[in-house]
Amino acid sequence: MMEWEKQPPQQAEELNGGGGGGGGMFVKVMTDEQMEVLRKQIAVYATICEQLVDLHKSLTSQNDFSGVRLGNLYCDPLITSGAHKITGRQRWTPTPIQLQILERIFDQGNGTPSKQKIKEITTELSQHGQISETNVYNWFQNRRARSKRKQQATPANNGESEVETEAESSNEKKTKPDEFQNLQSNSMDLHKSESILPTEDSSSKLSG
Amino acid sequence: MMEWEKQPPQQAEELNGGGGGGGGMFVKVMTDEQMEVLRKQIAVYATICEQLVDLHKSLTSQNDFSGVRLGNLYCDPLITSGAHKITGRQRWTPTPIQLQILERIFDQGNGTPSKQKIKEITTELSQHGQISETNVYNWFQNRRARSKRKQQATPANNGESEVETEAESSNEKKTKPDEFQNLQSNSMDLHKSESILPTEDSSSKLSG
DNA sequence: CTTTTATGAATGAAGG
DNA sequence: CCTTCATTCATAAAAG
Repeated sequence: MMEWEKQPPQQAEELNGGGGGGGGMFVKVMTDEQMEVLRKQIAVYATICEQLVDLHKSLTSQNDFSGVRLGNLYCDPLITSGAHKITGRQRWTPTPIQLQILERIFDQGNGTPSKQKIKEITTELSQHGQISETNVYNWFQNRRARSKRKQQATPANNGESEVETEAESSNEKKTKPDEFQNLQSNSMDLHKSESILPTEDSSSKLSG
Repeated sequence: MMEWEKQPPQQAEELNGGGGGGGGMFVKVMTDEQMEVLRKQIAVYATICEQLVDLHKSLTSQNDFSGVRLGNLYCDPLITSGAHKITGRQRWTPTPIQLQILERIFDQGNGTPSKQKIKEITTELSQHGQISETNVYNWFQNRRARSKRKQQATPANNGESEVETEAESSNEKKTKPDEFQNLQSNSMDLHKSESILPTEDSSSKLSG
């Protein structure tokens, strides 16, 4: 039993830091050390990205990439140029920008997207890629349904214990993935990690 | 965005074991939402890095930028060392017993597994290993879809059932040449999200 | 260790 | 709105 827990010894290796308490088993919480590891990794990524972006801009000082869209992996010029309806992506895929806007709107007026609003949003998103009102409509419907399912699927709260874990009222997923779109922007603010990874200063705000 | 409270690593191990204790101290667990956010965040960084490194290599093939040398020294050491230790399990894997039960149920009521039925099945399978309703739901969905595809892929050479054109989608992806412009086109294939953040399957131990 | 496969999970779209 | 389907993505497991 517990086949899923049977991990190869390669992956089950102990961390170099000592484990922090030495529980011996994997729990769902992140210890300080794990948090630090995560933070370091993200910091590493941020550093790499900054350096590479800088280098990239230096190299491409003559070639402007602003006109190229990163998120457009499906409708890239390959298909539109010479391709002859080989595969044709039937399914709309929101670009990172569109997704960002959609999530923002979703966060604002939780649910109940008016038909008129749909039109506006569609027009707005049209500036960032091909999209239709149906897409927007479906997206909101799915988003809402998905959020609700997530709620009931993640009760994570323990029985009678009055868990005060999060005083969050909004359970819906507030994922705002910083899409790589900003890569081409000059405001390469790669320190987005602080939005999810609390530092020593920003921590302990809920402590009673 | 919610703030997390820093909690000593010693208390971390008590999270999973505890439960009904109405102590008053609450551990800081990462919810599925948070985990997903983190995972996506890092995946974004990884994607950026991958793209930029690729671009960088393409560009440096003609220009000597040895001075910069931000090619590969950064990623490996930290990532490979500390990443895998956090990763417990990323994907639910049904135990043979669970699989057997699932297949039996699938054979009985082909398709249309009601939500209520899902709960029952989940409870049933919980006796044989960790599992969640989502897992059961996905399993049935995949099972059904796969069966249907199997049939149309291998028509039991029955009667005049004409095998319609199988819209094979084997294209795109790496179709593009090494042109650096493809950097932003379809380099999304890289699966760097495996670095540290597991895909939480929202498994809870609520019973009854 | 690398590549391939099998399959769990995510998501856009359709039906009711 | 809620449920269901179809397609695609990502990853554990298997094959080499």
